[in-house]
Amino acid sequence: MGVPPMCMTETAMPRGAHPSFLLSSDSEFSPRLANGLYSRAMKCPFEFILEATDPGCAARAGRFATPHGVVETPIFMPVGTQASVKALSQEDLYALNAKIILSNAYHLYLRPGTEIIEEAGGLHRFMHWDRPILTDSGGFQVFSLAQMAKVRPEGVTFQSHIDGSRHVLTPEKAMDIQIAIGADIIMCFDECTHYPATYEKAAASMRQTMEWAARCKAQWEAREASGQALFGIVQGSTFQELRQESAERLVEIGFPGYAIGGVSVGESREDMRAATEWAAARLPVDKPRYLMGVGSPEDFLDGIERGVDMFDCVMPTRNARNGSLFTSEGKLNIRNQRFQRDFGPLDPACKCSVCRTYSRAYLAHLYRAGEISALRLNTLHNISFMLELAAAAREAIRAGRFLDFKNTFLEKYGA
RNA sequence: GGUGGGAUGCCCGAGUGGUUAAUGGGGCUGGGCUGUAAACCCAGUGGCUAACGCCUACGUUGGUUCAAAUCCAACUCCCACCA
Repeated sequence: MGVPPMCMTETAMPRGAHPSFLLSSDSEFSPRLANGLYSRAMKCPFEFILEATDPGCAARAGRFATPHGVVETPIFMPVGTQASVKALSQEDLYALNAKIILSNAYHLYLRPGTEIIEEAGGLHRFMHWDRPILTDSGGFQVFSLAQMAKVRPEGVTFQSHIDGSRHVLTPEKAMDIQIAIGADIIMCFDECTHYPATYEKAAASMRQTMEWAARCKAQWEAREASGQALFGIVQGSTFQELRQESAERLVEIGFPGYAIGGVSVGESREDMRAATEWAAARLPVDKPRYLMGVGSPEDFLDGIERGVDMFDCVMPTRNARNGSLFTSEGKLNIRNQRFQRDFGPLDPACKCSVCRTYSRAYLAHLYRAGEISALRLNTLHNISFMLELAAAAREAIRAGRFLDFKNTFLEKYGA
């Protein structure tokens, strides 16, 4: 029996149902672009297949297909806000075997502008990256650039952080921009609720995001953009009822995938885990879940344990540029004096090209000297670290021993 | 040889009588960074002390003054220009 096409199965499975019909033994997954099962086949190639669940926790492994290829989950997605993963080239990303990257509609809309990307033939061609891309809508910028934005039910009025010019971003416009950019996965325009928030504020913010989600879906359908999967975003801050309500309302609207937003904004690790759990429990098992902005290696594993499939975070890239590097034995800061005469590898347990080639002493020197190569080498390593961690997690889930794997990792990592 | 300018904490460099252990940079030491306005931000950086505090510091020596990095004199060294 074939896997039901995504377009026809947007309603959630009954809670508690075992997703056995979603388990596939096919080792080769095909997007089935033209197999007749799809009434709107060419517009609807996005498909998620759940392939394994861990017996000890909610962790799951699977894969999703997009117009630009297949991605195995759980996955870490490097962030390339301005159509560039900072310090790396796309050749570097291919060499790292990154499968999907993030970009940001708000930033690309302001610069270089949507028209230039369209003229280039879409973002993939513009940046020479032919694997999947996910774009964030600009919702996070409402949060991070709050002092330059005014939020109204209709949308958000922004002042550009680049030149101060005024712009209006609505759910409809956020869809139009992302559709024009041509990402494989596009995100609803949401409001990332500030932390801490009172119940009332969190509720109002979440409900506005839900109304916007319905408008995003309508615009996405009106534009017949289903070749690009649209993900809804759960909000609700640190409140169980709100997280649950948000997830349920999104499922009612129906999306090809669901994100959990409004986490990693200053709350405790406990609160982040709880918010993830509350939301994930109300999301359909046969759709991918994406925990936005997460995270550190330990938060990444926490999310996987709770049934999350996709993650993005600036931490590996930003920290790399600031000298903070992940290793199997914990984070280290290559600026520290003790590395100046340490001629061993950055992480003896790491197989990345940087660890195989350069010493800590050399990396420490490059960083102190302000050499641009320090940024690139550090970033290569940190991204490699996260991608390898994801690969190891997938393997552990398929072997049914995710919690063992996580505990072993954390014991050595020291988190 | 003459004239003028200058010597400040690891380095550069403010400060021209009194909250000055001494502004700012850099360097150095450490910390932070979670849908990227971030190759960024924060803190510390004379000695002793847990702290109150004490001591030592603005080329050297001496002087004026209640009080000197700041005023005066001599000396040492450096720089610029002129011979």
